[in-house]
Amino acid sequence: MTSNEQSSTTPNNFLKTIIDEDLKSGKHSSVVTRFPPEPNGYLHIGHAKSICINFGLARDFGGRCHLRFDDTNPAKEEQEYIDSIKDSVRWLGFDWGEHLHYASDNFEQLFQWAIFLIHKGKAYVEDLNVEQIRAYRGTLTEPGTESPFRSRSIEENLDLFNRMRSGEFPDGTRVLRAKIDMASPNISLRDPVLYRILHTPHPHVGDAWKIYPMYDFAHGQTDAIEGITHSICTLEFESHKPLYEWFLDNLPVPARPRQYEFARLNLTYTVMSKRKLQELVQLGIVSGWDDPRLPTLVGIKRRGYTPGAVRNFCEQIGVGRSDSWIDVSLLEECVRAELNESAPRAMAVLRPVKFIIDNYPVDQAEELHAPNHPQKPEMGGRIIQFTREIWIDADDFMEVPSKGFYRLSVGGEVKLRFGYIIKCTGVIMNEQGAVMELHGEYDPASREGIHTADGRKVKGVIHWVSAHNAVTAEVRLFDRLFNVPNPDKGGIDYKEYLNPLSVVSIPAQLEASLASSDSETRYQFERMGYFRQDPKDSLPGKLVFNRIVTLRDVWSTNK
RNA sequence: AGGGGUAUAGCCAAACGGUAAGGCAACGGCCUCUGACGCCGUCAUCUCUUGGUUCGAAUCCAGGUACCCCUGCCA
Repeated sequence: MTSNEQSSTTPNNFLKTIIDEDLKSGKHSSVVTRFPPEPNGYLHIGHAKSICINFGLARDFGGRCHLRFDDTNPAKEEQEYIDSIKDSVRWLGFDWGEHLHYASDNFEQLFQWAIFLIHKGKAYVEDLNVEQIRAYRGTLTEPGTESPFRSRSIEENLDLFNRMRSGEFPDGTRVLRAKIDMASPNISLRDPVLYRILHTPHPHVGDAWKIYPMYDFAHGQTDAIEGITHSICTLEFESHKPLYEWFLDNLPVPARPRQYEFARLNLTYTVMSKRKLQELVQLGIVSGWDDPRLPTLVGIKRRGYTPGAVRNFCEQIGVGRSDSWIDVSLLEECVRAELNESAPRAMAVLRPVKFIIDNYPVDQAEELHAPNHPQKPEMGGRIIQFTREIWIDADDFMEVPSKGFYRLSVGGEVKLRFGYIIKCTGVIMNEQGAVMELHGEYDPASREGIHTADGRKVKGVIHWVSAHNAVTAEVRLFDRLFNVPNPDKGGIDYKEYLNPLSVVSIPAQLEASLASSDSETRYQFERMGYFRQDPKDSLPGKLVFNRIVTLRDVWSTNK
C-alpha cells in the first residue's frame, strides 16, 4: 500500500478526494494538517470532529498532524486551557509527536513580516479609535471610507509601529492595518487590523510583547512556517480565505498552504457555544466544565463515554459543507455499540422494592453463578447470592398489568435472571397506594432455563439482588440537558429549555461484587444501561455510579 | 443587483454525464434466561423548484426559492 492510497475503510469525503488528487498529481509528496485551538476554553464534541478530521486525514494518508495553539489573544487565554486541551486530544487517542506548536512561537517572524508590508507600502498605523474604524468600515451593502492615516509615509509607519512594540502607547490607541481595499464587497478585505496594542502577559511567551497579531495575520503564515499542506477549518472562515491568500501572496513565506472548510457539528438537545457553556458553568446550572451532561470532552469523559465511541461517532457523521444537525441519539448509539462489546454485566436495582420469598428458608443463602457477558465466556463469571429477601425493581411490578406487560403482577410469575422462577402471591401497599413489599414463592426446580415444572415457558426475566448482601450506592441518572432539539432556536433564552430532570440522583441496591469495582470499568447493569463509578465523587464506602447511557428500550418507548 | 456558501429519505452522506452507495432511525419477521445484543427483510421511479442542452442529467446551462456565514482592536 502506497502513501497516497487511502488506507482506511472509512467513507469517502471531499477532503480525502482533494488530498488524493494532490498526492497523485505530485502537488504534495505528503500531507501535513493541524488542529489549531485557541486556548481560551475547554474542548467540546465539535472540536472532536475537527480533531478526528485532521488527525484522521494525516493517519489515513501517512502524513502528520500538528497540535497548534492559536494563541494570539492573551486577554482570553490561559495555561489551564492549554493543559486541558492537550489532555483531551490525548484522551481521544491522538498523538502529535514532536509537533506541539504555538502561533506565538512565530511572533518575531510575524513582526518582521509586518515590517515587510510597511516597507512595501501595504500596511499602515491607524490612529482612529475603535468606533471610528467601525464607522469608516462601511456596511454590508455600502463601501467603506479610507482612513486619513492611510497615506502616512513609510518612515512614519515604521517609527510608530516600532514604538507600538516597545510599549510606548496605551492599549487601544493605535493598530496596524493592511492597506487593501476599503470598497471591497468582502468586508474582511477592508484594511483589516493586523496588530493591536495589548499590555497583557501571554501564557506562552510571557511579557515579551506589547502588541499581538490578529488571527488573520497569524494563521496562514503559521501554516506556511509549519509546512501545513491542507489547512482545514470551519465554514465561517470561508470569507477570510481571500485575506489568508493575500498574506501568502504578499509575504516571502516558505510554503503555500491551502485552506479548506467544512461544516461545524451541531448536536441536538445541547448547546455548543463557548459563551453558553461558560454561562451554564458560571450560573451553577451545571457542576463544572466536566459536568457529565455537558458536550465538553471533559464532561463526556467523566460521564463514561469512551474515546473509541467518540471517534466512531465522528467517523459516522461524515464531513460535508452543508449545515447539519446530528441527533444525539447517534452519539449514544456509538457508545452503546462499544460498551455492549466490552462491558461486563452486573445486576443493580435502581428502584428497590423488597420481594420476600415465603417458601424459602430464612437462614438459607445459596451461591448462583452468573456469566459476565452473554456472548463472551472468556470474560468469566461471578457468584451472586440468593436469599429469602431480594430487591427487585419497582418498574418490574404492576398491580394491574397493562397489555403486553410480561413482568410481575399478583398471581403472575417471572424468571429471576440466573436464579429461580418466582410467583407473586401478595402485595403490601401504604395508604398512598405505593408498593411497599411483595410476597411470593419460588420454584426450587426452576434454576436452569425458563420453564416451569409443568413445562410452561415464562416470558419475563427480571434482574434482582439479594437484600442480604446488596450494597447501597448513589446512582446518577443523566438525561438530555435541554428538552428541545435546538435550544438556540426562536427568540427565547435557551435556558428556558433546560430539562429539570437532566440529572436525578437515586439510592440503588447493587450486587455485592460491585463494591470492589473501579471507575475505569464500565458495567452494563442488566436491562438498565451502562454505568461506571464517578471518578471524582465515588468513594470505597460511598459509591456513586453514573449512568453513561440507557439500553435501547422498545417496551417503554412504545408504551 | 453587497459578498461568500449550502440544498440528495426522519438525521447524516456517497455519486464527478451512463440510469440514486452506506450508516443511524423507522417498520416487519427470526432468535433470546437482558423487552438488550444478534440475524433476515422492507425503506428515494427519484436528488429544493421551473425551464433548457443531451440518446441519456443529482451531475452541464439559465431563471427562481429557502437556509447559513460576513459590518471584533475575538478566533
